[in-house]
Order: sequence, then C-alpha cells, then structure tokens
Amino acid sequence: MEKENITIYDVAREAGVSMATVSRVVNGNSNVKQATKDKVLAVIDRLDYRPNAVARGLASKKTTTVGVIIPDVTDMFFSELARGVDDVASMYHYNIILANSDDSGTKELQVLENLLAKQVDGIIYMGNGLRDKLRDQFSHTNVPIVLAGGVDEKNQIPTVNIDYAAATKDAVTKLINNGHKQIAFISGSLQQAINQNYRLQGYKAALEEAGIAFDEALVFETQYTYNAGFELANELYGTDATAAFVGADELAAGILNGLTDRGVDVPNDFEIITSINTKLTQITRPQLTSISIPMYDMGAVAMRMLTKLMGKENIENGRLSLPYGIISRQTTR
Amino acid sequence: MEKENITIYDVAREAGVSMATVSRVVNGNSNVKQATKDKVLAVIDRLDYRPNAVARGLASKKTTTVGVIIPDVTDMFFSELARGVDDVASMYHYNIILANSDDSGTKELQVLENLLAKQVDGIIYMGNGLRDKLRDQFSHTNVPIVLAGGVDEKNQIPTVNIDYAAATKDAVTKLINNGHKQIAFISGSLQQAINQNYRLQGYKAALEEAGIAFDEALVFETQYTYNAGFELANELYGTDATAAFVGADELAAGILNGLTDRGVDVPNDFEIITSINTKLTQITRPQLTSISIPMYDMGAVAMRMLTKLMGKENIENGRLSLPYGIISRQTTR
DNA sequence: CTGTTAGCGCCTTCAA
DNA sequence: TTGAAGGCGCTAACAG
Repeated sequence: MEKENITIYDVAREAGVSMATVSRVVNGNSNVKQATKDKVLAVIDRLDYRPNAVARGLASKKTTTVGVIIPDVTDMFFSELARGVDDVASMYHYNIILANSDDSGTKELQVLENLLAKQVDGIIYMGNGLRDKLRDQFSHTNVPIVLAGGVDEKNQIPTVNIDYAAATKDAVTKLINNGHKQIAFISGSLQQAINQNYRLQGYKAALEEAGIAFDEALVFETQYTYNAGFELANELYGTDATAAFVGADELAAGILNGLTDRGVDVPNDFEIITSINTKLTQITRPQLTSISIPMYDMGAVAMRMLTKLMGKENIENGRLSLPYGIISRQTTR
Repeated sequence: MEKENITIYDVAREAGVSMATVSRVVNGNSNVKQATKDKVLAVIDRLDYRPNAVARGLASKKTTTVGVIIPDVTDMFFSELARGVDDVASMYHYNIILANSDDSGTKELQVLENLLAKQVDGIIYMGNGLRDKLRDQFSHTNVPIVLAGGVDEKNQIPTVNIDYAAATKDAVTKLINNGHKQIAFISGSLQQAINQNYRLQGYKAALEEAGIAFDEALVFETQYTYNAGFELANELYGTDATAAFVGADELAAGILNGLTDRGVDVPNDFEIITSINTKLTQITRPQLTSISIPMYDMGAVAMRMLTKLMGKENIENGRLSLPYGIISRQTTR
C-alpha cells in the first residue's frame, strides 16, 4: 500500500553514483561537481527521498534535537519561554523534545535520563531552582545545558534570566515610595531558590534601604494558583498590610478579586504589584501593575546561547541578565 | 574529562556474556536466567550504562517518540491539550517532539517533514482545520496520526474532540431561552473549518429551531486576542445585538471589558457565553459563562488512541466526541 | 537459556 | 571530484 522506505542507497543506484556522493550533496558538502549534484538532486526529488535522521544521528553523533525540561507547559510563564526556545531552535534546524517535570525532583532526574538516552545535542532547563542532585547530573554529562528563566545560586551553569532580586527590590521600593510601610511579600514555596534567595532578598533590601523593619508575619508562602490567592485575601485582610508584592500573576489575580469581593478598594485601600506581566494583568479589573519579564526573549536567547555551546563556540558570557521593567497599571496609585 | 560513552559491548565484556544477552535484559526479555540477569544488571549499574536510543531506534525501527504539531504553545487551549498528550505519552514511555506551526499551511507541511525524517512513531495534530495539502501528506504516510481537539470535515482521520456544533447550539439556545433574538456570533477566521462548519452551523441551527432569522450582520470574524475583543466591543455597541456567543476566552474577556468600559451592564444589558472555559473565565469580573471543554482529557485520550494505533491494535472507534458542558457564571442571567 | 551474525541508513576517513 | 569500506550502538533472527 506504500512504497518501501527509500534509502540513500536507492538514490545512489538511480543516479549512478556512490552513496557517498549522495551523502555529500544531501549535506551540502562543497566537493561535488555541479553536474552530478544536479543529477542527484533530480533523483532525490523524483524518488521523494527523505534522509533518515535516526541513522544520520547514529553515524554523525548529532541528532539536531534539544531537550527542554519544563515544569508545566500550561503555565503561561513557561509556555512563553518554550515558544521563544522553539522559534530559535527551528531557526537553527533543531527540534525540541518537550518534557514536563512538574518541578519535581524525581521527575526531573528521570526526564534528564530519557533526554540523554535520546542523545539530545543540548538541553534547556526551566525550573524554579536547581536541586543538588540535578546539578550533579548536569555536571556529569558533557551535553551543553542552559537555564532559561531560572536561577542558579551557585553560578555554575549558563543562564539567561532577569535580575529577580533587583526587580523585586524595585517593585517594593515603588510601594514604599507610595507611602506604604506594611508591605506583604507573597510568593510560591520559599524552598525554591528563586523566591528564597532572590525575590525575598530583594524585598528585604528595599525595606532596609527605607529603614523599615522586616516583619516575618508579612511573608506569605502559597501556591501559584488563582484560588490560593483568592483565599489568601482573607488572611491578608486580617493583617495590617496595606500593599503587597506578589510573585505570580494568577495568584495576584486571585488576591485582587478576593480583596475586591471583601470590599477593599484596590488601589486606594491596598496596592498590588505582581511579577510576570502575562496577559492576565490586562484582563483583571483593575488591571495589575507588574514587573515585566521578557519571557519569550529569555527563551530565545537561551536557545541561541545553546546553539553556540553545541557548536563549541566560545561564550563570551554565560550569565545573561535581560532587562526588565515595571509597568504601572491600576493596582498601584 | 569524562568517561567515554560506554556501550552494550562494554557491558557484555565486563559481565562475561554476549551483547545479545545484555540486550535481552535491557529489554526485559524473558528468556534470561535470573543469575545472569542479575550479573548483567550489576555491571550495568556499576558502569552506569545507558542504552543509546538512537541506535536502538535505527535497529528496531521504533523511536518511542511522537511528534506533536501545535499552532502555538502559548495558547491555553493548546497547551492544556499538549499537557494531556505529554502525560499519557510519558506514561507509555514515549517522548514528544513539540513543534509550533502557527496554524500556517507551509509551516505545518515543513514540520511534518521534519517529524517524519526523525522517524516518529506517531503524530498528534492540533489545529483549527485540516488543509488539503496536509491531509494529502497524512494519507501518504503510514505513521499513525490522531487529531486532538480539532475537526476533520471529511472524517478520514482518527479524531478526539467535542461536538463543537452541538455545544455552540446549546450555548446559543441558552441565550435564546433568556429572551434574546439578536445574538452576535463572534469567532476567529471563518476560513477555519471549526468555525465555518461547526460553530457557525450550530449557531444557525439554534436560531432556526427558535424560528429566528439568520442575520449576516451579526456575524463577526476576528482575531483570538484580548485587544481584538476590546475593539470589537465598539462595533458591537453599534448593532442591536443584546447577547453574544464568543469562540474564545481571551477574545471574550476583551469584549466583556470593552463593553463594561462603555457602560454596558453585563449581564443585564448584554449577555455573553464564551467557548473554552480556560482559567480566564474565573478571573474576569463578572466571571464568564462558558462552554466547558475537557482539553486535558482530549489530549490524553488522543494520545492513548495513538498508542493503540502505534501498537497496531484495533481501534473500535476512531472518532471520539468527549462530553462537554456549559458552566453558568456571571455573564448570563 | 545464550551466542553469532547480519544488518538498520548514513557519515566519514582514506584512496584513487 | 568520487568511490570503497568501516563503523555508529543496538536489535533480531537463527543456531546451538
């Protein structure tokens, strides 16, 4: 019902040349006479020959495939990163194997194992931290790896992100400048390096600079979900906080709506700054003021860096901090 | 700086058996004495041997990899589908190669070509229609393909989705039952089969059943973006429509906010039903009434169906219509 | 239960 | 500029 898989050998025979020659024209090798090249190309076209990437991968030890470890594709932050990665990857003729890890230590390890077994030429890692075991595995392989959007406290792995600590500090400072002294810090798990070692540090730095004492009671650790935020609004209502820095948009939306439902007037009674600037920020009413993170660009730049690493090019700088901003909308005065 | 790649041959030598035996234990083949199996396993562990999936793929003609053609990972509808696909895929030990197509005919064709070159064992196709050229290519390959979340007007390809026409009809009927006679139909491009041949048909069917004349002026074709919706609110304001069926959530959110900003009271002056039930529907104020689509499940079921096809199992039914619902929230009375 | 022997389809020296 | 030949690492008969 279908023609058998046609191979480089078939093309060689039909074209009256050796398979080596076919291989050369397929790979754009220079040393082929134009005439024979045309002849081969014609046969390739006629036979509808399609090189087998698996065989090619085995022989050349290059698969033109990169692995992407992502906590969850349905998370807008990560899906934007992934899009940037894929666009640049396809630009350089790479495909990506996408694997969800749920940010789970064991799954990550397992996914990495799969990826390496599949002989990916490189890996883009996304996550909210970098566990020691994984870091360990990373150092045991010579497949190049780049962190996209995440943080590496130990500065060992090529990384593309923004300065989360500085961004957080800026956001909190903005709140302070608006007259607030009781500012809540709301994020996901403080087990995650990005929250514990960067965002929280930026928050503290802002307070310190303003001479405001750090108050443990204003630090809230929760899930990155709308409902978690909606419920947290209750708790918040019981504190003397008058503003909040929030680590994720969906969470912020929940807090905003929860507060509003309780009759709190945002931004007049309470101000909020969130951290990602996903589409959500424009959809809520009032619209969310937010740190703006160039997610797509981080993904794209990380992938670009990876192509260099895979090509054994020298990386001038393996730790790129992209510019961020703060977009004022309606949850701040 | 790193130990050379260790192969099945190294393991065989160290364990004092043939590579065939090692292959057997690695592949869980039954015919191996427990003693030698243990011995081999020990060596594998000691040497930290990891089977090369590329070589395995070449020899066995199976890559345990499936290709996923997706319009855009950052679209919540598709990313949920993709998550369902990946979860089931990994459950069956498959990896997925994710490729964005932007729903573009040429990109799709090109992506398909790549996927086939990489010898994927199967393909999950996502899109808002199925162009003839692509359908053509699909029929020229014997790699199994399943459509996830999309529609195939010609009923040729295994598909998992919901009955979009019926769902739309239900939604519009709900609006009619609430007393509306001028109901706008707002969707993305009518070039797309899903809109032209299913949603619009469902809309017309509802009108007809209620004896309401179809009015071309109430059909709006636009982009699936928040801003498109926000601007469309203007146009809508100029018509005599008192309710709207909207084909996507982000678009609906734009319309809702645009209308609200113009002083229209939703749902009292205007009712809206949207189509996907993404998280957005709970975040807008008022919250959006919506058709609920089991996106994750569609992806999961599609992938499950694909595993059967790849395993040459018989598919009892290649066209699965999953149940949907309508969730009443605050944009309808 | 285990070993031998061919390939799988292509790349890549090495010669010619 | 082109061809011959030897792998890449593993699976899959086929023997024994």
